[in-house]
Amino acid sequence: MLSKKTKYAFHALSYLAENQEKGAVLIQEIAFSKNISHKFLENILLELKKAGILGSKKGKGGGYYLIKKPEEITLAKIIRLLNGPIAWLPCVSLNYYEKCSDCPDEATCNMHLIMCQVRDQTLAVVENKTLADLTAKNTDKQTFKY
Amino acid sequence: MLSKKTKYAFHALSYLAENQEKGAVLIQEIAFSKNISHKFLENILLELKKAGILGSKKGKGGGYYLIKKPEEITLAKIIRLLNGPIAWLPCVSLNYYEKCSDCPDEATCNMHLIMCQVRDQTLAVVENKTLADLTAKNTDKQTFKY
DNA sequence: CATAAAACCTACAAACTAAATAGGGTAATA
DNA sequence: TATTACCCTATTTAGTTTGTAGGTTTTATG
Repeated sequence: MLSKKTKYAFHALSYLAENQEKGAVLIQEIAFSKNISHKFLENILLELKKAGILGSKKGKGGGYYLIKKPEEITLAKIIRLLNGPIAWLPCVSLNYYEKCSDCPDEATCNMHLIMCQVRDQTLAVVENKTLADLTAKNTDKQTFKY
Repeated sequence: MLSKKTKYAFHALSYLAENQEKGAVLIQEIAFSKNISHKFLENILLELKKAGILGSKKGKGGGYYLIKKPEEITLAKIIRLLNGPIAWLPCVSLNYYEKCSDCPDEATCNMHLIMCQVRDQTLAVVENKTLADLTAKNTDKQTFKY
């Protein structure tokens, strides 16, 4: 299941995508609008900034804003950043790889093979869906990739 | 990520599948062979029994055994039982459905739609893979469904 | 320059979940 | 009838997620 943090990130990013013309938007405004704890959201936006997805401006009139087009921000990137690995096993993760302690040989491990398939099927969706797909008002605008 | 409980379940089931000719197998034997805490494994096997996957025999010479063919036990069933929902959002879960608190309307929610796709892609793998695929010694025996 | 407003940073507390342990109860069988 | 091993409940331990607190730095502006 996706964590609250991840869901909050999607909500916040959607808000920023839908209000790009405003320029910098206050944490406060997003938090109130999406019903998220101000301080908790602060941490999330900071992470998104460090990951190069958001920009920020300090001081009066400051706030956060997108520094990429919504079409360039994949769901996979957000999920990996805030939710952690997409794969079901560490030995199958592309971004958080770790050797499985209980598996002697990945090459011949049947579980490994199957979990690779699960990972690839999942990625086929989330690597090809972007923030733009989340904010599209009509299903017509959705880009079905498969 | 799959929980330890889930991985233990797969290990135990594999052991039982590979030792079907033995009849009832001691918890102790599985725990030792797969390096799992005896008591923890006891709980897991009990859950699998209640779910109709395992049978048991009490008293001397007792133990656990499969009551279905390995080909009839899907990975999806085991994962749902021990790991919980396969879906990434409660509003998209087939077996653990719950309305999302922050979503006003599933029918028009873009996230809902995308998460359905993720779920279906995942299920396409784990509903069609069984315990038999886990214990197959050669990759030749694997049944590739896509 | 002074001030207010806002992001930034560090640390911690509370709540929840997963993992493991303990100890006994109950049923079957040699 | 004693032994063996499943069955059940509760508790502890550890780890993660979620949320809170307070201070620091930057910047626009009067």
